[in-house]
Amino acid sequence: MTMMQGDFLREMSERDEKIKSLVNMGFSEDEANEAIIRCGVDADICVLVDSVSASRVAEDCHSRNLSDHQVTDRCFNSFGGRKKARLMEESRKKRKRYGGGGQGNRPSLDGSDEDSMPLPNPMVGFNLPGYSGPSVTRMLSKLDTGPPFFYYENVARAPKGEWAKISRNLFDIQPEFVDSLHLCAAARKRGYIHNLPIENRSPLLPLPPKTIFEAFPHYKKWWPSWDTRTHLNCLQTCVASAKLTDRIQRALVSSSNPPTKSVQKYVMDECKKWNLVWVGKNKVAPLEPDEMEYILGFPRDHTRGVGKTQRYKSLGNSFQVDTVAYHLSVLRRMFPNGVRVLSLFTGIGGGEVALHKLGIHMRVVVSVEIGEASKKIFKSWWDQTQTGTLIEITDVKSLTNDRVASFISQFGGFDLVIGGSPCNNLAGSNRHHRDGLEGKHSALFYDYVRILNFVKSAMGGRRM
DNA sequence: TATATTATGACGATGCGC
DNA sequence: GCGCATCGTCATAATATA
Repeated sequence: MTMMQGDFLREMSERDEKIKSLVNMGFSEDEANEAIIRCGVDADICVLVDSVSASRVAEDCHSRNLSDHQVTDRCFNSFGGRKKARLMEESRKKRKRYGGGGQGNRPSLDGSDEDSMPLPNPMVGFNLPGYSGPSVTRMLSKLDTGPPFFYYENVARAPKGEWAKISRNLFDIQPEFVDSLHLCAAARKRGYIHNLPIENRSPLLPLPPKTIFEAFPHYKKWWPSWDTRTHLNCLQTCVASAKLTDRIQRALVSSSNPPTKSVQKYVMDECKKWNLVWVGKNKVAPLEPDEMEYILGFPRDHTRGVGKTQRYKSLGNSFQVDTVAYHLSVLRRMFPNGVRVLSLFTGIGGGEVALHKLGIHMRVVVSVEIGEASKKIFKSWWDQTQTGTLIEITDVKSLTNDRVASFISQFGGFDLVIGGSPCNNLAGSNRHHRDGLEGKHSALFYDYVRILNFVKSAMGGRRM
């Protein structure tokens, strides 16, 4: 075999390998091929994913703009349009209830939302950092744009129809679905509804590590070739036990080298389910809290000072900072003197950390958070990094409209109302009470709506 | 020793993409 | 149909703290 033939074969197998990976990620073979042509066969898998996504975003532009025109229409007939949408929704539901046929999962063309709100694939939102090309544009009605600006977040994979409901309560604005996997080393599929401009966004620098190995190069040493993960799954609130590490180690030790297919499958299933990484010979373990902080974009030791369980829980519930910061980055130019923030369900302060990292001064933050551990974490971060005014409120129910009114007159209004309401009753991991938006915890969404609407009406369109 | 905190394992369904 | 991922909850045992 000649040298050239050898190179050729090596290149072919590398190409096949990468195509296979891309196909596994949900791209078509054609898309994978085109990306490799654009970027070269040596390009990192991550770069290839970006390339495919970018070309999809560009192609999507046309069709997406169609639906944006629906939104534009509401500039001229905002109220009537919404009412019509609601009526159509009702009649559609009735059709469904009484067994009428129908195409189902297609977004309708008249601006009304169907029950199902399809998630984009790839889940890249309106655009992502690193793309120079034209992206999605959207036009919001005058009534919907700030001030105040608002930013709402929750899990993308809520039960069917729940995002349509959320959208309906937030001025029918289309959610922006993003999987943070495109920005950092772990997946995080989330929907964001906001009235921020989407042009001229800029990412936080330095860009976060985009693969497991970029984030944790030292784990390469123990990573077996048959574990082909490049990204972690969603960081959740619970982590695997030390006993599981033991069980997996025993299974590996008693198998061959490399392990049998069935052992490999067992190990990989557990690794994916529990988000385990290779920390030693035959040894997998969950991420440490500080590693989760790193992936999620928080400063090191951000959650130090509370118990480990609480750290995992509050981190699992939090924003991915780079993702949120990318969306919020447009505020920097608009508010050179800083922002007044109403922060609902603050948690460990993902939104505030994002603003801080963007260099946006927080003149005021009125923060609502009920968790003792989260409050402690957030307060200690605030005290060591911020100079603005912080007002802490425990229960969102106690933040009555009257109190909001008095804050508005005290501070002259709010520039940003931000928050992700509880996902407990929406999240797929919840076996017991996945009751949707009306569930015990997730129903607090309606307090977000109440308070946002009150702020909007109290500020009455005037600049304050 | 009484109490508080932490660790562990059992517990499926949903909805998508293919 | 099949593979896959999923900001979780509960009861109980083990361990830490006073």
